[in-house]
Amino acid sequence: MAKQRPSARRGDDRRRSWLERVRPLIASQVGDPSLVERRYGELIAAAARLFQEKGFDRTTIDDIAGRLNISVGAIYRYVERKEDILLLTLARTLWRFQKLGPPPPDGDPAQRLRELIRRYYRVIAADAPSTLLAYRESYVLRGEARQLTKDMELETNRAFEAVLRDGIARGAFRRCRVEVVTYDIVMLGHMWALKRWYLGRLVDLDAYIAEQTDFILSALSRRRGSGERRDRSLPRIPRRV
Amino acid sequence: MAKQRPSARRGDDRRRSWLERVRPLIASQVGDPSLVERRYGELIAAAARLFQEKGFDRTTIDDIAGRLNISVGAIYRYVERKEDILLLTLARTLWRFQKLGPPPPDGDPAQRLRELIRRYYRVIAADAPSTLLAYRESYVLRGEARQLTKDMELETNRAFEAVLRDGIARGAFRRCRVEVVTYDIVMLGHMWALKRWYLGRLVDLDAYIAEQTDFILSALSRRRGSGERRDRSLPRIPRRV
Amino acid sequence: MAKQRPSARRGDDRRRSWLERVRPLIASQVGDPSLVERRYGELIAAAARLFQEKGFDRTTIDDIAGRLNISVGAIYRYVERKEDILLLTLARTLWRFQKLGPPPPDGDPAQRLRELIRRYYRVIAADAPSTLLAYRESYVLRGEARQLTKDMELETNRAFEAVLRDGIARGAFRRCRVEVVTYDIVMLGHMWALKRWYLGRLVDLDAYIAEQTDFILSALSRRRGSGERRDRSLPRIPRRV
Amino acid sequence: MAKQRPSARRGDDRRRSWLERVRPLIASQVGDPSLVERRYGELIAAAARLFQEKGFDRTTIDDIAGRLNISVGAIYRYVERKEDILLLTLARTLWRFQKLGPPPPDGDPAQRLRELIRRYYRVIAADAPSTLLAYRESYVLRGEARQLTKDMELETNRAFEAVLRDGIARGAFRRCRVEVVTYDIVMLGHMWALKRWYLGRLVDLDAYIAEQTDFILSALSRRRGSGERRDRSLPRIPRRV
DNA sequence: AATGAATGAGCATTCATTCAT
DNA sequence: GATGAATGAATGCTCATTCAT
Repeated sequence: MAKQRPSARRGDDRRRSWLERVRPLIASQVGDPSLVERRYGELIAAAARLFQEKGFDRTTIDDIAGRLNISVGAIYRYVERKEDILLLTLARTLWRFQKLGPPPPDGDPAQRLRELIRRYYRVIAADAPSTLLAYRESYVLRGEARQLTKDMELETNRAFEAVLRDGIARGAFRRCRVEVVTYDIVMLGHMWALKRWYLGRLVDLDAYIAEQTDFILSALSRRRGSGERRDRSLPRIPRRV
Repeated sequence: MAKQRPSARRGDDRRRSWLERVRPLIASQVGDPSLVERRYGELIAAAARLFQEKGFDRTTIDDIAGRLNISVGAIYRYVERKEDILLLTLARTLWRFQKLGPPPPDGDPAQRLRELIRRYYRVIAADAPSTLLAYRESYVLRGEARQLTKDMELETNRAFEAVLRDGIARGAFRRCRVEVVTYDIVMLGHMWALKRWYLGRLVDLDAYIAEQTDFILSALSRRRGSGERRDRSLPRIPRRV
Repeated sequence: MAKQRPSARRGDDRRRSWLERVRPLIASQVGDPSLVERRYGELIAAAARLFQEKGFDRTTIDDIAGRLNISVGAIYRYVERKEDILLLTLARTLWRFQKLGPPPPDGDPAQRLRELIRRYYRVIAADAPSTLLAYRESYVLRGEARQLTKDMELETNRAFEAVLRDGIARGAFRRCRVEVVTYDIVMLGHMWALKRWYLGRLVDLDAYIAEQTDFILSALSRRRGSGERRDRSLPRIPRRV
Repeated sequence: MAKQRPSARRGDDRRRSWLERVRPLIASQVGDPSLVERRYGELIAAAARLFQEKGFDRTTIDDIAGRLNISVGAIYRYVERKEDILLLTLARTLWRFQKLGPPPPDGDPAQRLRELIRRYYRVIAADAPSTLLAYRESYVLRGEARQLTKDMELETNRAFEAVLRDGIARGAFRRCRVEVVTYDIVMLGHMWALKRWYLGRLVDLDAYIAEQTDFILSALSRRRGSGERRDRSLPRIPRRV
């Protein structure tokens, strides 16, 4: 017990904390936590696919129950309403990014960013339909559930933010508004999922990652001469109130 | 035919061609084209708002009829099914980008791109909810209707493509896969609509445009030394089948 | 037009005012008032029977629709929820008492009371199951609807109150707490409906009315000697706060 | 057997006989009678409250189990169906009147009746919601269960019948149809529960009892002259077939 | 004896679409 | 052309009851 491997332990912590984030928002009537976790997994597997194919509103509880060979009543012992299943699905999707693994080893900021982008984009590509689903159906969620998805997205962004700030501090990247550029990088990852109907005909994933990595690193490169706006003092950029 | 006023003609062409694109997909029972056009406009105005607020599936025909002070039966004389109204709405949204106005004046490619970005991003910001709607509800459309929205989006991209290709040809921009970078630029515009819940708290539109313009132009700048990958021969990048 | 008979007019007023009492509580989607009135009548006829037989909660909308040879959707164009049908039913039942006709002619208070009792009890007996229904299912209604049924019941009681007060003022009846005795009379009428499973085996309606009339008039008679409590000053009877 | 303390014995008899009346109608799977009796008591306590608040049909077995901190399965070991719990509840309510205590001491019939009324009305007032419940939900019971509640109500009435008959025989009360007048007295007691929403605002319980006692005794008083209908021969009153 | 997860028929309500007027 | 009442299949959710543990 005393000598658990840190990585295994962290993995465990992470899985647990995913449930911990979601469960308080979903009133389950079933007590046994391991059963609940199993059922959640089954629900996600079945529902994610259906939601992707037909959309949330066009997927019925009967569809989900049928695919799981379970009764509708059984589903409602684990969730209170249909939206809860969507929350489960989206939370699991967003959580994948927490599994990007140990942060890239120290070293050249550009290399660290490259690696982070590669991992992040690969996670997206591994399940593009889920990313699409998140864009399409997030609006269905309200209140705390909606907030949770937003929070989880922003938390994921933090890894990029850290690398960017470090790179800027070390003079490897040009100065920029880090929050915006962070989202640029994230967005260009999501783009693979959002526009795959077009991009997929042009390039494969590796080429896409290479292209976007070039684009991003080039955008961050410090330029000679007038490249970087001299007069720009970040703090003075007007914030919108 | 020869002496129509250019401006009137262009405006007319454009409006007509929007209808021309959409009408063959929508079986209206009403003959009078100007009446149809008027009703389409009313439908779009009412439905767009409702779809944005509640989503397509959660908006009823009664909602739309009620907002228009028209009968449900009347609506069904102009469209065949509910999805047609969505098509109308999305087509109108996508059409806004055709109105970017006269192409930027010849000159420095960077200046032309700057100007194009500025206009494009402003159009998005002028009606962010519609962009959001397009991302959320496009999947509802099937067949030709879905294809039309894709085509219209790609057509809009052409203006960026042209400027990029010109800039590369003239050595102002680094070499890159133009279709991808085009979509990057477009995507970072959509991002203002998609992530405004976050970005809107950080920057205002002008700052956003400035930041992204810097980002994009920096990404396109030719760099000293190894910045541009020497060994890269674009045509050899494997296409995905 | 100018010379409508008063009675006919009053009858008309009354029917209208019944609708006027109920309609503001029921959001109907149908405009045509005469159609609404007709449908309300049909709904009441079908639902009252079903509610009496099986109870409100055990009667389904399908039952009602089936009995009316109407679609469920049609019902929901006239009412917003199932409870509305119950309100309709109870309101109609309570309204029957407004039709007791012109108040008994002036004369001996005992005679007027006798006549009022006779009429009131006959109305109950004419549709005992509805009275039973009111006792059983009123609790289902909430808010304004519940209040309306209470108000209508109390309004009916007023006729008895007036006769009692008049009789007491004229020395024909002993002094008593009029509101309580009023409800006694009303209650002994309801009793015919509530306990008919027992009473119906013992007496017929006329005998019942005769018996109860004797009971009530005897109870109200002024007695010699100690019959009427001398020391009792009505105003001093403690009111419950 | 001979030397049990009277009080203990009576209490025991009564409790036992209540169970004896109900148990044959309820198939319990549990053998131990004292356990069954305890569970019945718990069920009644929990269910009565819930039935009063939400009605029988709107109270779920889960509600009851939850309130008792017992499993639904456990409940179904003591009763066969949900209706059994209602029977239990109503039987207990009706049984309260068996506990009116030793019959009023011999003496003046009016005094005995006064005392009986006082006790009976107090029992009702002590748990008015249960009386309301009986009126509302009795119809749910069918067959023997329904009959049992009717029988128990009529048995309670017997005490009043006896006093009335005695009073009439001794010339203290006027002649009347005893069964009807008995129910009048009972009904005016129930009225406190049924119309408390109105009466409770006018009088307190003691005033109510005083008022009704006056009303009833006055109704039973023999009057001078034509007060009592001479020509009336009770046996000839037509019975309803 | 007790538990509580599972079942699945049942129900209120919605809403796209039709069609008689 | 326009109206709006009617249709009825569809759907989310409930809950009495069962039964394996």
